[in-house]
Amino acid sequence: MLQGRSVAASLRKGAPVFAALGDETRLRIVARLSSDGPLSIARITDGEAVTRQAITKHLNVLSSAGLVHGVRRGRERLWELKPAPLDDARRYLDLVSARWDRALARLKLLVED
Amino acid sequence: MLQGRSVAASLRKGAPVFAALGDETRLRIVARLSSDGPLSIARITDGEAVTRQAITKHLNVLSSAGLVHGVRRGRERLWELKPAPLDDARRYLDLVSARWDRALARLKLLVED
DNA sequence: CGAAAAGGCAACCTTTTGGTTGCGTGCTGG
DNA sequence: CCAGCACGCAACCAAAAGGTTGCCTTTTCG
Repeated sequence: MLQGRSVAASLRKGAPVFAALGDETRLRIVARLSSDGPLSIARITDGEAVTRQAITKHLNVLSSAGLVHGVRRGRERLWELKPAPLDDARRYLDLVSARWDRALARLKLLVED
Repeated sequence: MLQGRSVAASLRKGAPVFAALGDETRLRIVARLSSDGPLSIARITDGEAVTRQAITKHLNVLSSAGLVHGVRRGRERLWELKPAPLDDARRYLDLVSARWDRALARLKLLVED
């Protein structure tokens, strides 16, 4: 089971992933990539209110968090999701909410004597 | 199935939650609250490197995201997790990674002719 | 070939964020 | 009852984040 060191590891690895997801525009990009597959910067940009350069920055943030990766193809660059870190984030949330559920259960037991 | 409007709603509701989790200190606070139950600000502070006021700010951020809520008890204030938004975040990740898995599957099918 | 499409790079600006220090207030326990 | 603990409020600060504009390079295609 996940205990001790691995929780600490989850924390350091998890924070950048959550931070990357903590922006509406980036969350929307992730959603579009997840439903429409690999997209070029230009295609991601139209549909958004901000500049292409802003989108590029967001993609770089997502990339640094390991959530996404882009590959040059001719004159354009296609970006696609990398699913692994998403799973990590989900696992972290599972871990926390499981522990919280147990804590609640203990508390309930205590209160009910 | 989750489609259209509900995805958009997930995005607007999800971003603040992820943003709140996107900080190592706050993630650590959430972890401690999930394993140790309700804690006072003072108790949260020792074990962390920063000031009590910094911790207070972090708690307010977590509170604004609906992740946590504090209740005054005598001269101290106890903070505890509110599990619901965590579930929302987890559901969002489930949604995205499920869609991504399907997209990958479609792509694979296409490539393998 | 040459215009237009796609994008990289860099400078710059404003707002937010994470943190601090200083001081005031309320509760409590010996 | 009063010393001290736990906390709130406010001002302030440096760095990071989100965004823009301007310009240059590479690639495509009629």
